[in-house]
Amino acid sequence: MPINVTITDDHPLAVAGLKNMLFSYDNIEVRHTYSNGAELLAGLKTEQPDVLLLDVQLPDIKGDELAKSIHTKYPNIKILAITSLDAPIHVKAMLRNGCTGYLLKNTDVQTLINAIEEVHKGVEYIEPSIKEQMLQNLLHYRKQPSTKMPSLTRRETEILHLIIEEKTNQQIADKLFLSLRTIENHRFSLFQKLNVNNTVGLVKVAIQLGLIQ
Amino acid sequence: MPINVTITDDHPLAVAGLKNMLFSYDNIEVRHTYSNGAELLAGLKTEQPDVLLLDVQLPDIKGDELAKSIHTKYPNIKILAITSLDAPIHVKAMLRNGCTGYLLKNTDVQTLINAIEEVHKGVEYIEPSIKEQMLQNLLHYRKQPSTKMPSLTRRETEILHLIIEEKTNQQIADKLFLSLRTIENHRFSLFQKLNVNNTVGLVKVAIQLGLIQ
DNA sequence: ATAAAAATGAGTAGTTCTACTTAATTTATA
DNA sequence: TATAAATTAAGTAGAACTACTCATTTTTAT
Repeated sequence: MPINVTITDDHPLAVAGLKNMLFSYDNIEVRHTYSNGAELLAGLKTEQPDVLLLDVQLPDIKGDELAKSIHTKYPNIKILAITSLDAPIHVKAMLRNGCTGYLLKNTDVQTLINAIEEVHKGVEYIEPSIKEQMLQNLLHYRKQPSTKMPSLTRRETEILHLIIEEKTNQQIADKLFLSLRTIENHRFSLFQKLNVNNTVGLVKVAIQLGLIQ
Repeated sequence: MPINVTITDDHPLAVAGLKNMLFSYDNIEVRHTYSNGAELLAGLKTEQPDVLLLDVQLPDIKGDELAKSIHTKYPNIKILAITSLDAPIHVKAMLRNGCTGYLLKNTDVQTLINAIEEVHKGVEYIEPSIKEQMLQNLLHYRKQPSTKMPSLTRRETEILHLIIEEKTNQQIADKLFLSLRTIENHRFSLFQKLNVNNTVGLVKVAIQLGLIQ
């Protein structure tokens, strides 16, 4: 029995391309194609595929929301996200929302077939080039060139660490045996040095500095 | 001319182990060993190695600080961090501070030799098992089991996004044409649902949800 | 030894956030 | 079409943060 596949993509060319790539493989059968989220949801009511090739950027419903609701309603459908987006945030968001795989649109036939088969078996499949890029991002990503990132003093670094531990200024002051005003001042100069205007910005810079996560 | 290597580790056993592993290789020569940061810094004043095997956890100076100051003072020394810590945060912190490689202490001889030679050439070397684990963490890390992660409503998700864009409640209210109090209430229920007690916690959860970074 | 940088902290004052409770109105969903 | 869930929003009040400026004391580096 071939793997029953449904394709959902708002670009007719992409649908045609995918369908064509899969046409000559007997063990994969593309039974339905849809061009937006609403159509897909309607179609799923009558027939559910084994594997759903789902474009992350559909016109009506956001990819992650769609994946989530499908995964909730039809947990047996394996969702293979297929997209031109390669940013880690999207990969993460899709995986969290029930996708089993993540492919790029410009993938080759063999990778596509392979991914469908793996995902059908329930094995996570993420395109290797995406994995490699995520790792590079993770290791080397910086908001600004490192030369522009102002260096923090020991105390500032220490206080920044405590801030991202969700401690209040008062708690930090108590812990370091310093005045509340001192901490407030350090926090303020952190804002200035790092060019942010509230603690949220501070946490985000801390991520980039590798202090967190 | 063999690669001149210096080892710094506070565990005599670790030093002995590393030295022993490298002993039979003619193209690597361990000339000095130190057991803490101060000793190392003193020793570097008289002789600088090609490659420094640096334990991340020394008793006196934190690994990242030490790496940074050595990399600044002696940019020609290639630093190979060697540690039992495998958390991504440490890998990132060390790389940012001038390390060229990252190895685990329980590494095998061939990997160690290989890493030293690569790093000596200026090529970044990160133990493959660490890379794989970082990727898994990146993709699947959750503070709590996913079943326990409460699902946010559409509005809550939207407001969380705006919060991590460093917007104040008032700015969010203006943007969504809602009352300030409404935003405050949503923010508060985000705290409760996500079990945090301030905005910093919110940003950190947002990271885990894949909304940021 | 001395200049520069870092650390400490007060003054002043406004803004923003946090911690709940209660409740009316929509919107989804069984 | 009930019932639940979501959205909206007010009340009350206190805690925490933000935005500066200025000044003293330590450290650090030359």
